[in-house]
Amino acid sequence: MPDSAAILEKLRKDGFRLTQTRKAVVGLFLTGASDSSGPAGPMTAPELLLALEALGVSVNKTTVYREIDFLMARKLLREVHLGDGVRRYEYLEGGHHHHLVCVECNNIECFEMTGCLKEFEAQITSERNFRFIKHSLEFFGVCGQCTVSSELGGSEVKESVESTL
Amino acid sequence: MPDSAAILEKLRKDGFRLTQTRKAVVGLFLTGASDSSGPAGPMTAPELLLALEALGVSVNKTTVYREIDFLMARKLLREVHLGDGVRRYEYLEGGHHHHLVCVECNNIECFEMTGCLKEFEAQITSERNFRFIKHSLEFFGVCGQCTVSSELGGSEVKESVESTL
DNA sequence: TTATCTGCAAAAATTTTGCCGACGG
DNA sequence: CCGTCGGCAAAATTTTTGCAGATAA
Repeated sequence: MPDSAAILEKLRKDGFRLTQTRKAVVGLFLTGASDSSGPAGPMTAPELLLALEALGVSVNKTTVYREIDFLMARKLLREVHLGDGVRRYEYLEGGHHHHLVCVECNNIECFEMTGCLKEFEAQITSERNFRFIKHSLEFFGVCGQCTVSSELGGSEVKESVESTL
Repeated sequence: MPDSAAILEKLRKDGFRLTQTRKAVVGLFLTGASDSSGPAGPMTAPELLLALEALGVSVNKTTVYREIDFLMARKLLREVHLGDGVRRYEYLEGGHHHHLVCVECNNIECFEMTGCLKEFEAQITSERNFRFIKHSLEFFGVCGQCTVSSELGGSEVKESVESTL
């Protein structure tokens, strides 16, 4: 996990301002709410707005969208799609990873997977000259925790993330 | 490619109505605009509305959303995310496939890929009891056609699909 | 000082809901 | 005839834009 300060410093060197909002947003995406509470995973724009308010940083929704655009343009964030058609964003951790989404508790874990996708891409590239830029891969299912809970008392069925089979 | 008629017949047997709109929507998702023109790939709700109008079927946007919901509930459609945060839908061809998206010409190809993902899922399941329900995998890049065009005169740069690295 | 950033208001785009009338089977 | 379906209007969400004022460096 890179340092939030390092990222901010780089931005400052590139001539951008280190406003309260920007520092808070970078902090939230890097480490979750620094005073605990908040989520560290992918967030929607409205969620980010709430997280900022919870942190005591009062901002306008317009600013939130603009800050997301700004960080996306600097490739510090990436958009994540978790099957429900809602745009989420997360810190693009230098590298590349995928998600394991529990459709019961909505917990999201990140992991890496290199081998077979690269091989596939190499094959398609040589076959038909397709230049790969990026890919997205997300898995959906029920985590061990939730499986156990539902085997016990499990009555409350949570909203399940639809689509993207 | 299953027959549009077979799907409609199944719906009718299950007690649903075969309205003009429904027939047209199923037709569009299965074969693209039957009189050529239209796209056969994933469509957004507004795009579906336009396609229907182009086909001479005049419908309200509400109806389009409801018809998509209906077909999603019957698992005839699935939601597709192509990295731009827009919800698209496509016919769930009995089976499962992935997409190869050209960010230049926006052409979308479908393909299957079984092996390595299944292996990965089996491994995670045995390691931590995660029950996999589904996954989504999309590749983004520049197709052979577009690479050639841009090597020649290529001046017009098209909007590129952002995010989801 | 000055370019970056912010808030506000307004609009655009997407999606959902309720109600009543229309229509398929 | 009955229950499904469709249209219309209105609202809720999410996202974008213009402009004028505030601020970091």
